[in-house]
Amino acid sequence: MGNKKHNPTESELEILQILWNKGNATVREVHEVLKKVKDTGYTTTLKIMQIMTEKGFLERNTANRTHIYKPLLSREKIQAKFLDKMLNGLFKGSESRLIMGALNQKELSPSDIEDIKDYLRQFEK
Amino acid sequence: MGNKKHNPTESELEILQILWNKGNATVREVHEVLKKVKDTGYTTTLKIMQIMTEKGFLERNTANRTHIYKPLLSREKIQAKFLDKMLNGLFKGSESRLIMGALNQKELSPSDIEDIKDYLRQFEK
DNA sequence: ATAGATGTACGATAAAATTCGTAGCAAATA
DNA sequence: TATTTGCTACGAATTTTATCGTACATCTAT
Repeated sequence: MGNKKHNPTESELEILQILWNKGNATVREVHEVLKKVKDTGYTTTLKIMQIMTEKGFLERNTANRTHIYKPLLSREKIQAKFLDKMLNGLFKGSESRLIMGALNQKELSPSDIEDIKDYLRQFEK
Repeated sequence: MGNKKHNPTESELEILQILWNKGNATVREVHEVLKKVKDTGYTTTLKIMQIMTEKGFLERNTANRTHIYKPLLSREKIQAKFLDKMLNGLFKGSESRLIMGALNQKELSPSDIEDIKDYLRQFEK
């Protein structure tokens, strides 16, 4: 079973994110979310999800007429891969800049800030 | 001048990174760096850089036989785009997890940590 | 001058990704 | 039961990326 290879494409990533949020879903459900943000046809979404299944990115239950898909790639693994790419490519050698960029983009709650400060302490020794 | 559209692909991003580091460079110079990490031919690199120029990602000086390329996309803009994608997609609603992931991947110097802590203070209260 | 290196241009091909129409079936409903 | 609706399968066309070979021009030594 040759999988292993490629990472998800942009379109596949969008679908994965929907599936991660829902846990599992039908093509229709995914497509309903997707089309709000992207002008695309139902069969396109279907096809991509079928291909993702072939690639081993998704698994589906075909017991019923309406198939139910669920992600086989974990959000955490993919997150880590992206993070790695950013740190070793785009942000190479400036982790703190990445972090500050992230801090800047979103409003952090006080508890987020506390979490991060706690977390930082472990690096201080 | 139809540009505006697509973002750089993976391969294009690799080339951009080299150009960002060098400021500007010839195809040969880019290719020398690239081939250390990727098995690819000279004319492939050439072609991609030519296409990037068409797309408006690069600019080149053709005054001399050996053209000199320089990036038109700023590293910062692209960084911001990626960051945005991560925060609004992959890491949606968990900025602090992204930050912790980043903290975890690389060893931070004490001064990095101080910088971040200073930076955090502005968000308090 | 001739040969070899080094450059760009360009076309062709291959390999992915994306998109969608249409067929055929099953289920719901009028 | 007949019709409409909702699914999947599949094939095909398109578009985008990635690779390279080859032609041709220009340098650089011999």
